[in-house]
Amino acid sequence: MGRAPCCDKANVKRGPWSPEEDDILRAFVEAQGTGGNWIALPRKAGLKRCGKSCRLRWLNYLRPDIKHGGFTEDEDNIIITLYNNIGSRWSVIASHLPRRTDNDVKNYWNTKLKKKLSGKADLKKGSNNNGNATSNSIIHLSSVQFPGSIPKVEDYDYGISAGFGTDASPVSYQTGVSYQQDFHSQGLVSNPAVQFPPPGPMEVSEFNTSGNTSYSISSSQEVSSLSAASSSLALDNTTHASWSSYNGGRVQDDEFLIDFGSPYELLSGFGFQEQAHEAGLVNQI
DNA sequence: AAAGATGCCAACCGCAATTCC
DNA sequence: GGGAATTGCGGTTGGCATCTT
Repeated sequence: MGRAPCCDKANVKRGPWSPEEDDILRAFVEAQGTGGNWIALPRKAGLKRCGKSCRLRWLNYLRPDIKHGGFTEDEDNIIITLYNNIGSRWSVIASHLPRRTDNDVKNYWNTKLKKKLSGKADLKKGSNNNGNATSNSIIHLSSVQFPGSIPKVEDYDYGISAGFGTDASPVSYQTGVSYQQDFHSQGLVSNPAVQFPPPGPMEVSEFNTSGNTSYSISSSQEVSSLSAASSSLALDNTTHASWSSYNGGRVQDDEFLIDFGSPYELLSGFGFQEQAHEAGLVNQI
């Protein structure tokens, strides 16, 4: 037997709220507060609504400090970065956007941002966040079948190294290897000056897969706050990759296409291959 | 002008977490 | 400690508005 419903559905009104109901709820909450009990509130206020419905209406619509619509570019960037880092934790994401509700952020993501991002995936050439083409942003890859599951990664001491395996071999990753943000069609770009994440303890917040064609790796020094550096690498539909980083109030996004040309260059493209060789991991790749 | 498709968003649903007794 | 009640959250849906054919 399941749990009892929160209210008698036969005797409560459902569907859109009328202005009169809004007035009653607003007046009651402003005068008396919720009393810490939403379930009892509609009865006290004289509303024929479920307590959950009242709570939702207040939190998402009637609260006086709510801003609807008109998301700014900065808000877009924050949502995208956080989504890449922590996934669909809308309440957490909304907490970084003053006066926004989780429902609003969720709706905005589902109706606008998701499409905006998938539109970018159709780009024929990579570009940086200024919209300029980046000549070294094509990554060659072929004969690679992404595995259906990736082991959960918890904590690392220094950076991460990750690769995408063939159908027959597992994804490999290891600790203690810094990697470079530079990528190049011809292989590893030797640029020790450009390393990300920066040296130092890092917490890997997410390492997840959605289906078997979309992967992301995120690392962050302080997952629940934007006060520190965070970054994420995402592969979308195996043809589009994006690198998103946030550091000191500045969001930077890079994106590029994957060209299925020759095997495993994705690794070298991210500066992984040589280090994997050195670490004796090449067979796993 | 009408019909169908698509976009948008408020609201609902069900489950997990938390609090209360 | 355990069960019930309540809250919080994310996924999904329903219906209206707008766009396209």
